[in-house]
Amino acid sequence: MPELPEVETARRDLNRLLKGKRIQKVRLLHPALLRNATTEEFRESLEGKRILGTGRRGKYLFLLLEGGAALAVHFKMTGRFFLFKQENDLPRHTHLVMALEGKTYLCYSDIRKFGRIYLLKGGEEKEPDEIRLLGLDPLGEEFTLEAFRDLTGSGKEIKSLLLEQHLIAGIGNIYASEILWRAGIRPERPASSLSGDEIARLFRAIPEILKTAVASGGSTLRDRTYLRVDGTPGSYQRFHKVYYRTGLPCPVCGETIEKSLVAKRSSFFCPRCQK
DNA sequence: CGCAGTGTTTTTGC
DNA sequence: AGCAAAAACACTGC
Repeated sequence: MPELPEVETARRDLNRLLKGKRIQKVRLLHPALLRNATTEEFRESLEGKRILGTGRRGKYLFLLLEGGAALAVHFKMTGRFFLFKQENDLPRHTHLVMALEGKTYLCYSDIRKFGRIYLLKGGEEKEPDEIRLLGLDPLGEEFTLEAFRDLTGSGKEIKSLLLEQHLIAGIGNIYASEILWRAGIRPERPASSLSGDEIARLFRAIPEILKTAVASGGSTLRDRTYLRVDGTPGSYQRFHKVYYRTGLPCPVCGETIEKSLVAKRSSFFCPRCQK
């Protein structure tokens, strides 16, 4: 459940389902998930506290707690939250269980265990570097054409640049391909080679694609690792134009979609629409 | 110092 | 059987 649209969908789902609920008991089954605190400290900070709301920056999801502390979660490749109605017989790969009022259990599962959870104590406490150094959030008001243009001066391949979380926070491999298709730009183009018009098209394509994906609840791929909090799939995969569509026709021009490697990661593009 | 490239976490499914 | 998969950090060498 990794990219911005999936994290934002989880944030909205959890906000609706958890707001005002009190955490009664915490069970951390896989302590390595928690990166910056002891299991004891984590339990003591959470147990008895209400969840006041949720937040998001890039691909980080925040659960805001009564008293000023917060939980920051990064799902990496396969992390996700779901609600469960019983304490036992938890599904495989469940690594954290938070008992809420009303015999509801907020569970975190993560097949590959790449995900990370941080305890943010609030107040004067400094955020971990990986959160503090995040770049512009493409759905935030700080994401302006001027700010975006300032990031695009280097000779790096534009797709790699879109994936750099310390520049722009939230775009991952699926949406980078979709955004570049929408903007009509090849993924391997050096950022510094883009014209003013191309920069402007790319700037507009980023929130357009991401917002549409959020409205569809994110992308659930074949393996169904990403599911919403209630277990239902997202539907933006139906609207993918190039991602994982090698050999299929471009929906606009009919040309065959190609796959290439950019910085060792699969990239999908239309050789006719993207210059 | 920046940048590119490699290796690392781990499990699953094609 | 081998490899690739939504991520991103640590590390090397130039």
